[in-house]
Amino acid sequence: MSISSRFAVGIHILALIKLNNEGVTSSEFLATSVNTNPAVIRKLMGMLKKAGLIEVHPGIAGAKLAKELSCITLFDVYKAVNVVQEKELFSIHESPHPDCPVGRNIQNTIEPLFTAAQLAMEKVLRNVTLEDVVRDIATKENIC
Amino acid sequence: MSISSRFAVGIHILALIKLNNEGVTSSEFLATSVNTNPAVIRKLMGMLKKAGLIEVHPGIAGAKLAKELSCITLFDVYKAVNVVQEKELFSIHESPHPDCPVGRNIQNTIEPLFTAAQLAMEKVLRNVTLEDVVRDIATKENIC
DNA sequence: ATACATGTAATTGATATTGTTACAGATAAA
DNA sequence: TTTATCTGTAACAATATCAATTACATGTAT
Repeated sequence: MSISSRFAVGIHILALIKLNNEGVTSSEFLATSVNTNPAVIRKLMGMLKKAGLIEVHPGIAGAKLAKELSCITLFDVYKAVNVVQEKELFSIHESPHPDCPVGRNIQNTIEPLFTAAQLAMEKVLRNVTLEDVVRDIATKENIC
Repeated sequence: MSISSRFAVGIHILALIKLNNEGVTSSEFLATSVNTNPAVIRKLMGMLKKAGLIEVHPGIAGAKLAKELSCITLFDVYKAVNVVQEKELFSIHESPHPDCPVGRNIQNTIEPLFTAAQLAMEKVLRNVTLEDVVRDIATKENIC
């Protein structure tokens, strides 16, 4: 199991909109950099737009950031592209047998443990901004 | 996306072997409590056995714990049932375009961030033992 | 020998992912 | 107003994973 690459591609899109600030960041331009199909990018752009992270308009080429990158965390992107639902990183088997002490309690016992693990992961995502990501790319490129 | 319920079922199996200590914990007995097929349980028993968590023998009914439950963490089960590979909780798109500053750096920039998030989640799993799980079930049952 | 258990492979149905094609609708420019 | 270009979106296919199911080989005890 792996969390969908929509998350990584979403980060890619936002970073590239920023670094291509002067140019026009169309779905085709993004698709070339990501190495995928423009329609895939447009679907993701729709999700990022719905989450208030970018501005896109039908008929008008190019996406723009709707916020400062320092105000967008990886968690925001993760939620925007809908890769993992709340409390559902781990799945728990349904309908265990109620006549068994383990069967009738396992779900309630495990659920908070799984949720805690998921929240710990998400906390890390909350502590990284897209500005951090772009800065790292810039450093690797010796842009600054 | 969700992590396979093999993980939750693996925990269920270990807890039930413990609470059924006096009885014979066969794959059919476990399957009834989990509410699945005995062959599914046997596959999981094979994984738990391979990881050194339980003892099972062909032709001999019932599984036994190979370790104290206090020495088995949720992380041990998680690894045993093979639900998430190292550094692969999040997937990253392959072959982004090398002629783009973002394309040629995104993987190296993102990978350590994703790994850190995964490790934070796994750390929580390391800090819970199967003894904790069984104790919680026992408490809910007023067994002790 | 038999009865019964585990070990394991093959198959199926359901679901998610990613890519692809096609086209409607919006916009700008000629 | 016509044309070109872009976004928005739906439909579809290919692939992968999951979970259940069936079947059967193998091992053990009586």
